[in-house]
Amino acid sequence: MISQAIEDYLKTIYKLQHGGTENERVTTSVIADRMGVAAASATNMIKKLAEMHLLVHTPYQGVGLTGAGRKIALETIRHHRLIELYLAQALGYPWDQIDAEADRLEHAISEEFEDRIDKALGYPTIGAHGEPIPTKQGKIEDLDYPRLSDLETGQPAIIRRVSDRNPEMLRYMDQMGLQLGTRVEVREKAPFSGPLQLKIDADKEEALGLEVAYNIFVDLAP
Amino acid sequence: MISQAIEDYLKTIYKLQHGGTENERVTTSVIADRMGVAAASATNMIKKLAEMHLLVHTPYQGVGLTGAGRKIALETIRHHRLIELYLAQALGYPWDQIDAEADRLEHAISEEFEDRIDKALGYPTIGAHGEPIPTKQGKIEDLDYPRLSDLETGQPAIIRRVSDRNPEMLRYMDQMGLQLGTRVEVREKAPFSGPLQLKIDADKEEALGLEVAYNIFVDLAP
DNA sequence: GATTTAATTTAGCCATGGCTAAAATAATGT
DNA sequence: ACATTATTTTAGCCATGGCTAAATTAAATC
Ligand SMILES: [Mn+2]
Ligand SMILES: [Mn+2]
Ligand SMILES: [Mn+2]
Ligand SMILES: [Mn+2]
Repeated sequence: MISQAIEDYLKTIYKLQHGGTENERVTTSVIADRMGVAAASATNMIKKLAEMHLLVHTPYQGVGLTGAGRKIALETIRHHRLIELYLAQALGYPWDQIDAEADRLEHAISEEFEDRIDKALGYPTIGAHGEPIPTKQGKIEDLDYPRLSDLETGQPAIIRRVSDRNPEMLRYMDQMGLQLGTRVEVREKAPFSGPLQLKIDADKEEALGLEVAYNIFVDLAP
Repeated sequence: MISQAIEDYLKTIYKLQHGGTENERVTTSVIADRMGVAAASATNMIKKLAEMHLLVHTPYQGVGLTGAGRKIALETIRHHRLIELYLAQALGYPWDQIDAEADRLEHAISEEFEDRIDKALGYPTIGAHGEPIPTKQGKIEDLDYPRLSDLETGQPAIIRRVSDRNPEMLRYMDQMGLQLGTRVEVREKAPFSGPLQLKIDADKEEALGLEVAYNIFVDLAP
């Protein structure tokens, strides 16, 4: 009934509704783009999901998940994030490889499997890239941290979340010593969208491009 | 290219070629039956697999895997058995629940995942139900143990493999204290395909139906 | 050897989830 | 206000992997 494709669409739509800036419409083309399919394919699936009452579609305007749709999205996201954390912690995967593996496994595991890895991990609430893990009941914390690229110079901060979209970028962060919990401070911002001079962990200082800083989210440190 | 359905068919055909008595033909209806699909559906897939040179089909006679087909079958079986063992050993699954979970996961894991659980398990060669685990190169030991139902009375033996086809039967075996490594001896065989009186582990004696005994494979003990 | 039965294949259908090309609609610029 | 552009939808196609019903072929029985 609920196929892998449906789960992936609902997950993507949920993340588009919440991840982005508020009040941005989740349109056919945005969904198609994120899913890596043609716009017509997205239209088809949106129509089908609307018929299943998993979302509401206002033609030419965009979509919004219903309670039922959000439930499935959050369940899929929970699977994804628990699996990612399990791969990292129990099997020693590097953090740039877990997303791709979890994208397939999230559809294949049972509730039993979910419960067992949840227990093995000690009922975690934060995933391997710092995202909140939805509960089994479908609740999710909304942590929204400022981006490192928006941080004021001289303000110490701690890395709390990173985007997992680009594995190469994750590998680069690793190489720079940027992980969850790492203490950072912007020393200087180069003009014309230039790189920022970043103090990392009190011992080194490196230049970091804005695009990378845009994908790192921080907590202001005292 | 190689879909989940193809992997499942090839796996099933491999097991039919080897599991059963030698010289039994692997026919359309046998495949359809094991796969739980209509005979016409099996015909379709067989035709397709023959075009892909994964098997040879003699119309109305049956099929035989090619080298390429056997390779994929063994890779799928390797995934299945490593996953089963991992579920049992690392996540504490009971042995009656691992087959169903592995039947889905076997198609979703990467080579990386395979290698990591292989390592975590200490490069095992025998699966959770006693089956040999094919190597990454596609070699497999052919262990064929006699069935407990064929064992002579008075001959002590050790359980080495069980069929994993029926979860309920596995639960029943567990309840009876019948596991891999358990020492058993047939004391008496009731006539007319009746139950056998079985000594289990030197401390108890129970009546065991022939169907269950048929699904237990043993090694003769000294 | 002819006939009945069983197995297999063919024909034609369906659902899913992709695609491209064309048409319709909304948004934008002059 | 109207023309241009961008987005969205529709129409029609394809591959995959199911299904049932009918036709064909092989096997078994008389
Ligand atoms: Mn992820
Ligand atoms: Mn996915
Ligand atoms: Mn199994
Ligand atoms: Mn399977």
